[in-house]
Amino acid sequence: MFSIGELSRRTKVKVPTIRYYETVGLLTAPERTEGNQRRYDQAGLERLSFIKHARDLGFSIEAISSLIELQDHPDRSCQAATDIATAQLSDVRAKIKKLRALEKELLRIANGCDGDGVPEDCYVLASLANHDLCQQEH
Amino acid sequence: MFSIGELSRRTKVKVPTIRYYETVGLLTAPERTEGNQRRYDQAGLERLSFIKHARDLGFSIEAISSLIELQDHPDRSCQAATDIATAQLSDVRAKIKKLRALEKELLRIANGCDGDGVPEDCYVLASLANHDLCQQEH
DNA sequence: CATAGTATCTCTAGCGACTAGAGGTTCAAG
DNA sequence: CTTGAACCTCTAGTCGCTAGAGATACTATG
Repeated sequence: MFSIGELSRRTKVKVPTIRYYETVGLLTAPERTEGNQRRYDQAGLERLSFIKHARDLGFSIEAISSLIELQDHPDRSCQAATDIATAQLSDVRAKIKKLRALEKELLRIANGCDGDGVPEDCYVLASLANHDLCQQEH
Repeated sequence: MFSIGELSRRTKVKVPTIRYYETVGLLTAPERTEGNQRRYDQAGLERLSFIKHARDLGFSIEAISSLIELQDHPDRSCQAATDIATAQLSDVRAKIKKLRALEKELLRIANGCDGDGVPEDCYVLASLANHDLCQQEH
């Protein structure tokens, strides 16, 4: 049995964030001491580690809730969990695609202007003002 | 002179968002009709187009404010604008890098489990529970 | 056993960048 | 002149936390 601070140290999740996860139902309320302080056990540690890992991978709180529900109900198929992970993968890929386009465009914009001259001639500002100068969609 | 709805249609920025930009100082308050409705001119359209384009490229409201200030004060050097664009480029690149690592990991996780079996054996859930299974940092 | 200092508690408010809704007014077409 | 769409302001909600206030509890040392 350990305190919220200890749990925070072990999982690298900040204390207020742990309490936040409890309020939104991601973590079940743990036992309390006489003095009303939270005391966690191994199960609590494992669940928070799971959440942390999933958050690091960009899963939403909602998606994580679904995954936890699947953990807690082993009678349901694994397909649902795979679906969630696959959806997350598509999401990540879509973001990458969009960012790569932005990267190209920003590179062009940032390099077009060598930093000399006054803003009225600045390529950065001109490019932002006029979408037609862009080389691709975004 | 045209209404906020017309401006919205032309720029593809939603009406409440336009009003929001005004409250946070990105757009200067336009003229009003007798009946208190906003009326925009060409200058307003151009400024909003600039903002829209910059937002699409991921610039923050704050960064856009700085860029607009540079537009309005042509006596300042273009270097500042280039710096902002370059910072945005670094930001985008950092995000891409992180997402690519996530993509790899998610691909591994999502493919590890073929969807058969119950959650207690599910590779998705096992991978999320145990960070040690991961192939790289994230 | 007293005290000091850290950790914890709850509660509320704030962040960015909008979005949604209520309840009321104005505009433009017929 | 009436209808209905578009507009107005205001407040509150979204997501995933983060920060702060003010009060209480735990723990280590004298």
